[in-house]
Order: sequence, then structure tokens, then C-alpha cells
Amino acid sequence: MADKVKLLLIDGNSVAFRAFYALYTQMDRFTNSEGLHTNAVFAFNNMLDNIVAQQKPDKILVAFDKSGGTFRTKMFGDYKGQRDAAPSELLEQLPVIKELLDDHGMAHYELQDYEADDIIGTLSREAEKAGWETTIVTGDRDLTQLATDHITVQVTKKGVAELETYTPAHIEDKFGLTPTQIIDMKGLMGDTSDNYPGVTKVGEKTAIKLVTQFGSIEDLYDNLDQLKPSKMKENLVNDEAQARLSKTLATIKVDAPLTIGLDDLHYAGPDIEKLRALYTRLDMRQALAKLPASAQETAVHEAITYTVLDDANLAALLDVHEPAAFEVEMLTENYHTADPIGWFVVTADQAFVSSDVTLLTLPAVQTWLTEAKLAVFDGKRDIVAAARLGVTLPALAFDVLLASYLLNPDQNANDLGQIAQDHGVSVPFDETVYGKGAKRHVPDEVALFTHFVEKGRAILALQPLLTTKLKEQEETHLFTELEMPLAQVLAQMEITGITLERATLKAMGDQWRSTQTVLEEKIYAEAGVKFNLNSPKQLGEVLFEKLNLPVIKKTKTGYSTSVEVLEELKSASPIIQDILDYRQVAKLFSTYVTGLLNAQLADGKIHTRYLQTLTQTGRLSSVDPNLQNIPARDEGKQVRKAFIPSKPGWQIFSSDYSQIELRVLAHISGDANMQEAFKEDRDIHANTAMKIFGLDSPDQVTPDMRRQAKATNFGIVYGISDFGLAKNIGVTRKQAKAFIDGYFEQYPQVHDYMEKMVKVAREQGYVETLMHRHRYLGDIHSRNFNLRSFAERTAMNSPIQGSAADIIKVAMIRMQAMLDENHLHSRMLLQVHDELIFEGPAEEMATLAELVPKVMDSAVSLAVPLKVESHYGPTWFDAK
DNA sequence: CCAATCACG
DNA sequence: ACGTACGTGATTGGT
Repeated sequence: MADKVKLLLIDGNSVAFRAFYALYTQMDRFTNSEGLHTNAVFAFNNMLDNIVAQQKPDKILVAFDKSGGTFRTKMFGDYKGQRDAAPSELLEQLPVIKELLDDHGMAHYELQDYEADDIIGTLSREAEKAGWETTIVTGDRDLTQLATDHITVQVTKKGVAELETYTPAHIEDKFGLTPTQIIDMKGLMGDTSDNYPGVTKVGEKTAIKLVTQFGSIEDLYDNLDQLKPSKMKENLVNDEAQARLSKTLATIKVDAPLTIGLDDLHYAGPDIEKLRALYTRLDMRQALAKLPASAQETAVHEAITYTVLDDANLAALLDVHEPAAFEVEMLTENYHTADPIGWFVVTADQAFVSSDVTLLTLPAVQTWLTEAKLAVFDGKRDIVAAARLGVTLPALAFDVLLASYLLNPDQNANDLGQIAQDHGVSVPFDETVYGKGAKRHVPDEVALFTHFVEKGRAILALQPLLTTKLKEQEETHLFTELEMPLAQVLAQMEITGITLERATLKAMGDQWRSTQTVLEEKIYAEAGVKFNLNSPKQLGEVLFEKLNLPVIKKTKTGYSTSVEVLEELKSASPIIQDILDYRQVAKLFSTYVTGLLNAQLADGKIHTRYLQTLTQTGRLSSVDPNLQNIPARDEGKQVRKAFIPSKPGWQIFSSDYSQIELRVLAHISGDANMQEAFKEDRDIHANTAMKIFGLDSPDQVTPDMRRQAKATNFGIVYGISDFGLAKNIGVTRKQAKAFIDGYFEQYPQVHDYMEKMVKVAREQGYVETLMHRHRYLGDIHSRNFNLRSFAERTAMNSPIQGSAADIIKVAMIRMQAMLDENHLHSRMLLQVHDELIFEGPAEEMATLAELVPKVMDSAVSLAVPLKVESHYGPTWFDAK
């Protein structure tokens, strides 16, 4: 038995409309190089792919509305009268969508005087007579009136990705009506978007009730006398003409005079090459990537050849003098511990690969390396991997990862495959070749080496592309003079590592552990029940259900038990303080004792990895372990006593920028008052307190005033809101607003700066730092208040936080040079956003105390001085 | 794999 | 009217 013919009918206009708005907030991202928007095309295309994959239709037709009036407008002049014109950004995409359909091999059709609905209605009825199965896809629920046992209507839900399926049974379930009764319902209700009236005061509920009771509008008016006198009955009588007209307008034609028939429908499948050309023209890289490889690309794949290096053929590599892509490959993330699985050198016309990294250590290869001009993807990784073999890499020529990060920090991936794809270069993802999780493995030699060569070629292909883009974005200097050399400095810091005194940390850990156990027992006794204290869920149940403490705040999943909540509950029960204490020691023990002990390597040191391409602002981040969040306050700061110099007689030295972000703000805002405060080295928080509290002398500033002023200073840097500030310092929103108003009055140019950054973000789509680091803020145009507000705060904060990051990065590069030039034994170990931590011989401390602040405060020249404070001692704890 | 919590600047 | 501070990472429990 042959399967029935499957027909897919799509309401082109309504789906395009939904598609457009599904990605409306992302419209800026979906634009091709000619400025044509592609958000609707993109979403429409995804919808097509999904529905075709799911339904496997034999025939497809996409129906469109024909511009100009329809028979409905002739019948009712105001039909769709109130509707705003579709936005031009959508209109420009309709012809492209039709082109897309052509290339997909799908028919499309429109008819003068009729809407897409009527085309679909007519064809679906014809298809039913022919014994076909039809699916209708639309964004308009009115079309559900067409549903039968052989015609299913799918209505887009939440954008266009999800469809709700309407069969007669589903309609019965949902409304208690038959599909044709949908028309009667609509007639009574009217339709505001199509601008026809219906009956006064009748909405969906009443309409459904009336249609269920009477069957149809005609039957309703034939039997009006059955209704008891009421306002509703009066309305029905008065609006009878409108109701009947509305029903006619809502009725989809099933006999439109189409100039096509079932025979004209087809679905031949896509023309891949045409689609490729279209996607390329539209810059639709995701769609492009999904297409099967072209004959050309396949040929390239087949053409991959390489030389597997060994002692005998090494000479060929040593002959390479042109620029090359290079990598030492490892399977796992942590390159301090991962085993290398191979390495490659790829030039424009040659490729050398090997699984044997010891070849790198051969003197001939090392000599070759000193002269090599290498392009890499994540060079810091290669530098560390090579260093573990005792091999030093030359200064690297180009790092694809760093370049791509600077071009757009939020579209940055840690995978060459992803980044290449984003720039129109095709190379498999590491995950595809190596697998992930437990399945990750070294593939067979051919697969591995082929991947090496492809990665090498991608790096070479990306280098000129990204170089051009960096230049266009005026980020060349930032790239060549900042991030590239910084990678080298960071690699050195990571390789050096910081020594952890195991016994010290263990002893502290034992103490905390026993405190933890004692508190645990005490809490169970106070609660009268044993439970898992580490589970906020269980703790919440105990506190708020068993002990009936007042609920202060809820999270998405239940009661909040955060510090702020517990602080408020302190007076309600003695158990609270114990829980707070428990939390503190539990955190210290698990993260800072167990965690750090586990991270210590055989050399007795902790080697963190700095992620140079992660944060949105240009800061570094630190992982495995994070050495940028080692406790600095309260009991926790004891942990710092376990961080010691690597050699006897050495000390830990630390310098930090004092209020660097506020100084940056004083500089970039040009605010005279704020600049004066820093030029005269006044206490900035006290200064702010005087300004916002209207005091005449610093003596009048109470500690509490200073505290509030400090919070206000922070708030300003973060892109203030009165609500946020009020919450933070525990004053009313009104008072917080008064603080902010006072602040802006005293620092008027800071106010101007805030407004200017938001304006800049709106106009150019991004904000930038002192050194032209970009941050893109697509959400600045969002219709969603939250997203938009967030983008606005980010616009204010990023240039501040990011410029401070630029400054310390400059300092770090110069610092390394300074240490080298002065032949100091001291070395830089850590960076914690505004501070640098060193170790060195005790005799060098005085030199560091002189030179380190000098390098740091001269890193850039601002309108205000940069202030640096230094300390040193036998442990990190003492270097404060 | 996500949410909650808490550590840092 | 909308709900809100900016940037991170590790651990734990729970799906």
C-alpha cells in the first residue's frame, strides 16, 4: 500500500512575522555585510529545516499575502485598518525568504485580492479530496478552523521553534468547539489585530459559551429568545450586523480562484550550491556550516598530505623558513598536567606532524624554533607545554585565540573549530575528532594528523583575516603590544607557580574540620533533627517549616538561606549563628583546604591557569585552582599563611593599585572635583561623604557616613540604581536616590560620562576602554527592560573595569622587562585584578619596593596619579 | 548539567 | 510600570 501524499502548507507572512519578532532583540547580530537584516530569514530557515526533517513532506507550498487590498477590505473598509505597517527591517526580508524558498526547491504563491489563509484553505480542501494528508504551519490561530482528520494545523508558539498541533480533537479539548465553530467564536469576539469588531463585551469565554450552547452565530440569532434579558443580550441584538460581518471576515475561503492546483505543488529538495551562495551572501554562517561539504571542499579534504616526522626526515622541517602554524596538542584542558599527544608545523604548502613530542627537544629542532615565525591558537598553552619538555618557544607571531577574543569577547569560544566557523573558515571541532567526557581519546593516526593539518591550515587562513579585522577595529596595538606579549608573561607566571606549605594548611584544616563537626552536632540538636546541612533545600525546610522562622526571601526553587537572610534571622534563633559559623568553616575546609591541597603538584606548587580570553571586560580569570579568590578577610585570610616563597631566605612581596577604578573614572569622565580629590591624595570615600552629606570639613564625616559614601562610590562604578544602592547599604530607596543625586551634583562630569556611555553604546553598538578594547552591547536596544537596563549599566561599568584591566596588563609586561633588565631573582607569581604578587630573595625586597610601584604607577599617564601600596613578609598573609 | 552559596576584586 | 548593582570560580546537592 502506497503511503498517502504528504502536503505541507505554510502561511508565509505570518510565520515570517513570528520569525522576525522571535529574534527581534538580536536584530543587530543578524545583519549581513550590506546591512540587510537576516533575523527573520534565519528563524524562518530553521523552522523550515525542522518541519521538513520532521514531516518529510512530498509537496510544499508557502502562501503569501499579496500587497494591496483584498476582497475583505472591499467588504469592510477598516479591515486590518489599525495595524501598523510592518517594519521595514521585516519587509526587506520577504523577497529574500522567497529566494530562500526557491533555493530550497519549495513552491510559493500569492494571489491578488486574497490572503495567504485563503490560498491555504482552498488547497487544503483540494488536497483532502485527493486523499492527501496536509499539515498547515502558521502563526495565526484563526487557521485552526481548517483542521479536519486529514488536515492538521500547527501554530507557532514561543518564537517559531515550537509548534502547537491543532487537530479537531485538540480543539475540542481546548475550547470545546469543532474547528468550524472557531469561526463563530471569532465572529462574536471580533479581532483587534485584524480590526473587526464582533459583539460588544463578548470575549473568548462568553463566545465559547454561546457557540457551545447554540452551535453557530446563525443558530444563535434564530434562537435569541432563549436567552434571558441581560446586558449581553442587548449587545447581541445591537451588534448583530457586526457579528455576522465579522464571521464572514473570519471565514477562510476554501474556493479562492487559484491559478495553480495540486499538480503545481512540488518539493524537489534543496539546491545545495544555490543555498550555499545565498547563505554566503547573507553571512549566515551557522546555516552554511550545516550544509554538506561542496565538491571543492571535499577535494581539499582528500588532498591532505603530511610528513610524519622522524629522525631521518627532520631536515625538511629545518628547511622551513616561512611563517608556519604550530601547536603542541593535548587531550585535556589543564596543560600543566595533560600529556601531549602530538605536535605540528603547517606552512602554506607543507605539513609536518608527529606524535612524538620528544622530537621538539632535539637540539636541531630547538635551534630551528628560535628563528621560527609561528602562528598559534592559544599560544600560552603551547608555551607551557613546551616548557614542560624543557623547550623554549620563540616570541609568537600571531595568536588566533587572542585576536578573536579582542574582536568580540562574547562571541569567543575556546575551540579553533568554532572560531574558524565564525569567520567563515571550516575546520572540525576538537570535540568531533577527539570526543568528549569519558569518550575522549586519541583517534587513529590518520584522523589525528589530518586534524592537525586542518587546524594548521585554519590558523594560517585566519591570520590575515583577523589581522585585517583588528586593524578595522583599531585594536592592532592592543593585540600586538598588550595581549600577545602578556600571554608570554602569564605563561611564565603559571610555569613558576606558587609554593604551598602543606603542613600549615593541613593543620588549619584539621582545626576547621573539628569546629565544623562540633557545630554540625550542635545544629542537629538545636533543630531536633539530623539532615544534610550542606543542602540549602533541606536547611530551608528545617528553618522555615520545622522551626517556623519567618521567610525573608525565596529563590526560584525554594527558600533562600543566604548570608543576608540568615543575618536577619540571627535574633530569631540561636541556631542561625551556628549555621553561619558552620557555613564559614565548611567553605574554608572544602574549597581552600581540600581544594588547594588537591591542586598542589609534585613540585609542591600551585600552578593556576589564567584565562586570558574569557571575561567580557578584559580582566583575567584564574582556574584550576582559582588563586584570585583566596580569602582576604576574617578567619579565612589565615589560608594565606600557607602560601610561601619557593626558596629559603625568600619573601613574598605584594603591590596593589589603590582605588584604580575610581581613578580611571576620574580620568575618563574628566570630572574636575573628583580629579582634584585624587591629585591632593584625599580619602576619596570621605571626600564623597562630605559632598553628598553637605559637610564642610573631613572631621564631620562619621564612620557610617564614610561607609555609605564608599558604597555609593562602588555603586557609581557599577552603573548605579537607587534600588541597588538602597539594598546594599540598608537605606530607603528615596535616601539612596538623594545620595545619587547629591553625588552627581558634586561630580557633574561623572553624570555626563554615564549618559555618554549609554549613548555611545546605542549609537555604535559597543563601548571601549582606554586601549580600545571593545565590548558589544546588543541588548542596549532591547525592548526587554531588564536586558536593556543591564546593557546600560554594563556600558557605564565596562570602560572603567576594562581600562583598569588594560593598565595592570601594561604594568605586567613592563614588570617582566624590568625584572629581566635588572637581573633580579625575584619573579612575578600572581595577578589579582589590581595587585601583583612576587617572590624573591629578602635582599631584593627593598629594590622591589622601589621599582614595582614605579612600573605600576607609570604604566599609563592619566589626569590623576595612580597610587600603589606595597608590602612584604615571609608569607602571602604577611605581604598585606 | 543547573542552582545555590560564598570566596575574591 | 517594569526589577536592579560590575566582573569572576569552586563546591555542593539534586535533577
